[in-house]
Amino acid sequence: MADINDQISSAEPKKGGENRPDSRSPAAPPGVEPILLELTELLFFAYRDFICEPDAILAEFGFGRAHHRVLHFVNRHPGLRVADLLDILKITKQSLGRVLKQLVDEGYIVQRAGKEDRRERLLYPTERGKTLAAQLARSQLHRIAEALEDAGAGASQSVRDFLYHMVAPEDRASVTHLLASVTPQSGGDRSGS
Amino acid sequence: MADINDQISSAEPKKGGENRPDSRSPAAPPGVEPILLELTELLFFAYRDFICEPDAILAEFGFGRAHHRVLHFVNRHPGLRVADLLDILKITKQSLGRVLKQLVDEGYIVQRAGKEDRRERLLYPTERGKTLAAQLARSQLHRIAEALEDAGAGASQSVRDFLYHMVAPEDRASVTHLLASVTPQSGGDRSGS
DNA sequence: TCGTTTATGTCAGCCATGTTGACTTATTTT
DNA sequence: AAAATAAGTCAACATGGCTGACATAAACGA
Repeated sequence: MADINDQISSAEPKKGGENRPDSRSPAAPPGVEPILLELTELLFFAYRDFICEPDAILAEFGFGRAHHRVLHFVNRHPGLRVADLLDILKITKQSLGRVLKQLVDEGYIVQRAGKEDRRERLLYPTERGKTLAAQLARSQLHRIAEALEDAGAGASQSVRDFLYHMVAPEDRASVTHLLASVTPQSGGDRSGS
Repeated sequence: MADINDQISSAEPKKGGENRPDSRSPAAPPGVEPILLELTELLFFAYRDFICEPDAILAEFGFGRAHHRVLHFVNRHPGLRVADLLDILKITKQSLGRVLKQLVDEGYIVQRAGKEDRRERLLYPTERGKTLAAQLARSQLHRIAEALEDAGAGASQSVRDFLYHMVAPEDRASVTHLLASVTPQSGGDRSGS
C-alpha cells in the first residue's frame, strides 16, 4: 500500500468563504477514546478481508455474497424457515427470493413444507449445498482460528462477548437462540450462551 | 424475531434421486471448533447492526454506505490521497469517483494538490464534512464502548488483537501505518507516521 | 363454514454501488 | 522529449438492496 500523509499540505486555502479544509483541528468530538476509533476501522478491515476469499469462489459458481449468506445459514441451521432467514438477514422477501430461487433451482437448497404448519417452507441444504458451504467456510474458519491464536489464549471469550454485545439489544435473544440451535458439527456439545 | 427449528420435519423426502435434504448429518467438515462457527455468525450480526444506524442518517442526506466509508477515512485521516483511499476501500477508481464527486460537490470534502507532487489530490473534510462524520460516528462509537464494557475489562486488547489478525497479512502493515497516522482527536499527541 | 390472517412466491421497476474497458489531462520521472 | 504516474471521466453492465402490487395455500377465529 501507499504511504499516508506523505505531505500534509500547509498551502493556502484559496477557496472562497465556504469550503476550507480545516486540516488541523480534531476530526471527531473531542474526548473520544482512541481505542474506539481504532476498533471502528479494524472492524471494517477485518470484515473486508473476511469476505474476500469466499467472493472469489462464489464468482466461479456465478454466485455472489447474498448466495453465500443464504447458503451459510441454511447449511448451519437446517430446517430454517423463510421468515427466519428474513429476520436474520434483515432484507426483504423479494431480495431473498431472488437468490434463494437460484440456490433451489441449481440444487443447493431444497424446501419442504412444515409438518405442523404446511404453509412454512423449511430449508435444507442438499449434498451439493453442503459441499459448497464447506468450501466457502474453509478459508473463513481458518482465518478466524489463526486470528484467535495470534490474539492469545483468553481472546476467544472476550471476542465472543464483544461481538455478541455489538448486536442490537433487541436481536440478542434471537441470536442466542440461533447459536444454540445448531446442528452438531462433530458431536461437540452445545451449551446455551 | 421468530423461532427457529419450530419443527424439524422428518417427513418423507419425496423428491426423486437428486435433491434429498440430508437434514441430520453434520453441516460442515467434522471437527470444526464450535467457537469458530459461532464467531463467524457473530461477526455477521455485529457488522450488520454496526452499520444500520448510520444508514438511517445517511438516507436523510441522500447518501449511502459508500459515502460513509469515504467520509470516515477522509475525516479521520485528513490529507489522504485518492490512491490511499482506493487501497483502503479496495474498490475501483470509478466506483470511488462516483461517491467522492458527490461529497466534493456538496461541500463535505475538499481536494488540494499535493505540495511536493502536484498530481496528487489530497483530501480533507470541510466543517460540514466533519460535522456529518461526527454525527455518523456517534452511535457507532457508543455501541463499541458499551460492547467493550459488557465484555469486561481486558476485552479491548483481545478484540483489537483479534481484529488486527483478521486482516489479510499482506495488508497489516498498511493498516498499522494508517492507525498510527491519525489526527489527534482531543489534543493528544501525533507521532509521525 | 366463511372470512381473515399468515407464510410464501412473484412481477415490475427503481436505486446504490460494485465491475471492465477505453480514454484524457496534468505532472513527474527518466 | 518520451514514458510513467495520479487522477478524472464516459459508457455499459451486474449484483443486490428497495417499494408496491398482487396471487396462492394453509391456518385460524368467529
